[in-house]
Amino acid sequence: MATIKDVAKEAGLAVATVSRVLNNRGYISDSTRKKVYEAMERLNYKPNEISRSLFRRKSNILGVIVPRVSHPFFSELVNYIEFYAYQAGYKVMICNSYADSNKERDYLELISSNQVDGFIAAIFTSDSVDYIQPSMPLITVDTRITGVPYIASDHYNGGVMATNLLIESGCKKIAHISGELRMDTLANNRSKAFIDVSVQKNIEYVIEQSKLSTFEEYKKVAIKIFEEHPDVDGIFAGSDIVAASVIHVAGLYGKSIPKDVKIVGYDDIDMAAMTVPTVTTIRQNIEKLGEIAVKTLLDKIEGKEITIENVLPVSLVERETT
Amino acid sequence: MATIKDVAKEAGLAVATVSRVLNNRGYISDSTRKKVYEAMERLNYKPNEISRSLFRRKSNILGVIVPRVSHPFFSELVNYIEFYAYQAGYKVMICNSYADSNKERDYLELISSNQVDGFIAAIFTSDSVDYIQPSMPLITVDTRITGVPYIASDHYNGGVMATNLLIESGCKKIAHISGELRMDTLANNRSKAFIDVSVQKNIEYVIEQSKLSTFEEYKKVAIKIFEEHPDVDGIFAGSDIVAASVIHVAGLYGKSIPKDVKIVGYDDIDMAAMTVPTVTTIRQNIEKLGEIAVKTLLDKIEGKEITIENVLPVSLVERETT
DNA sequence: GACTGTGTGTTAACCGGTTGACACAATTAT
DNA sequence: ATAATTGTGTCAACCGGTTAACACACAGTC
Repeated sequence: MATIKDVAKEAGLAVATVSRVLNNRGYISDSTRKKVYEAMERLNYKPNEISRSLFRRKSNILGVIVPRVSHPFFSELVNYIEFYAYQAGYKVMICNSYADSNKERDYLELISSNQVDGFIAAIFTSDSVDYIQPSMPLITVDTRITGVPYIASDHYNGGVMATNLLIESGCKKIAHISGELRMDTLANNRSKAFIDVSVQKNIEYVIEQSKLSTFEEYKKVAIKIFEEHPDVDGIFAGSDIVAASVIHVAGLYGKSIPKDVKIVGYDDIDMAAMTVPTVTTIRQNIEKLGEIAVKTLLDKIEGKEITIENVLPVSLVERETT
Repeated sequence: MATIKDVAKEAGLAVATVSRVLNNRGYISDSTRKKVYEAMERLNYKPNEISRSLFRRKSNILGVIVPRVSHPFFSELVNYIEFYAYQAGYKVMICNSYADSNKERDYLELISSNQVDGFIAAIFTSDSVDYIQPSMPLITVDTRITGVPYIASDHYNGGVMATNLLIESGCKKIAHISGELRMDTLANNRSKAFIDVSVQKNIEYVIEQSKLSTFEEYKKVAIKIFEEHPDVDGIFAGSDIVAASVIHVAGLYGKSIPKDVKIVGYDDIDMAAMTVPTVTTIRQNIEKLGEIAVKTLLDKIEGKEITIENVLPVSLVERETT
């Protein structure tokens, strides 16, 4: 690997001059600028970014922590985060936490060890929450920690829209498959809304909890509902994947969708349009979520003033399950 | 941020001693080891990894280049890559290339600039292929470049199994929705196999190409087949997502699955089990792919002998579309 | 002729670690 | 008593860049 010294020698110039060219500072004549570029070309020189990072105390790497990237919602989020980070000259490092607090901690410490300039983090175990301080260059997704900026969709409103749609479509008894309600995540606001609207409109309802899991596990939860509450005629699924599992289970019980049972999903991941029937769902603007997450984090890193709460609107996408 | 000097001062020891403790070398008494750890604790010291990287000429970061992480196959691959990389003490940086050669190049140059120790890269534009040299710490997925190690599923065999299944199930005219065949990727071997088997068994067949795209685009391709070849009774979809689009389009044309038309997908991503009907597919062992990719890359980085060709078996997963 | 702006070189310090060489002391083994 | 082992310190060099300070040369301006 050629170093800046090699380039200086090759170009017949001083190291400082080469560095000036590289960093566009001070006075440089066109002729020496050209000499430097030609020498770099000949030696195939690329500045050692590690060394630059050391000096600048900045790696230009952003970290992203998600439960797992293979989950469609998170993979899309990560996708957009990389997109916007790249535009701003940052790379992105990923972490599947698997909700393991040790792994979350391990990655969060990359901030202290200067490997990353900041984190965008989705879902935290309480251990990690304790570790996080408002001064850290970090923003969360769907998690509210005092003093730490976050981004989230307007899940409460999403829950309201979903529940209202079921009720307005004539459902008499509605069910909701939620996430783990003991976790204090903003995503659970959709479940709060479900309850609030149900109570307010005086409609019979049931809730089943399920942690972030697999399709087969979700099916079990759906089966439980169909077994214990055969009269349920509307289901607000906590995610589109859950909705897909409900579609399957409804088939098992010979229920026709949307005639016998109506279903509303959540997220509007690509898959929502791929099932048969296609799922009516609450759309999160994942691209915008990613964009704002990156922008807010970079602002925080640069010490700018930032808004702590970033709540994005959701929208109803009506398809065939209602 | 505390530095190693601060720790040394706090512990009343020399910097070299602290460094010895940190790196487990030379003789260290239990008492000083303890002093160092306590001082680190008090100062909340984390060694600056950038600095270590500089000295060691090693960042312990692996890069992954995929067309886009939001694609289910790649998100699962990335998921497992991160899993195995973490176990080996490496972090992973991601790149969505969007098949843009400039972006691919940009990331590949992180190797020269020492930001990453190596790359696992899926799909390359020809520009990138020209840039790559066998000496680079890089392995490809589904792409064969002379001298560069690669991993891939046994796509030819996958194509054989899929095609045979359709034929053995009684299909008289089969269609295949392939990727871009002008690209010389190993994934296209499934299409070669489709043709070979069709010719060999003397069965009528058609092929439609489609680049890596969206569900809606795939539907158009499927529609083209149903319009131009209404007598097709078996379809080998190039991926599970394509299979899902075929299911939709079959519905549009009033064809019953698997009675009127049988479908075989490819990949066995989670979604294959979520559609109605569930899709029979050729399963790629994505976890193994990720594991071997990481292992091979690390071996290459460490200068060990490695096998250039890593072809993993695929398997047939029969579900409801056949 | 003094002043200002432009262009380049030299030198040294710094970012935050790691390492080898060497010195010296205290134990322990032979 | 001597040698070997263990434990720690000092010092300097190094990884590959960046930067500030200062010196010097040359051009153009007033």
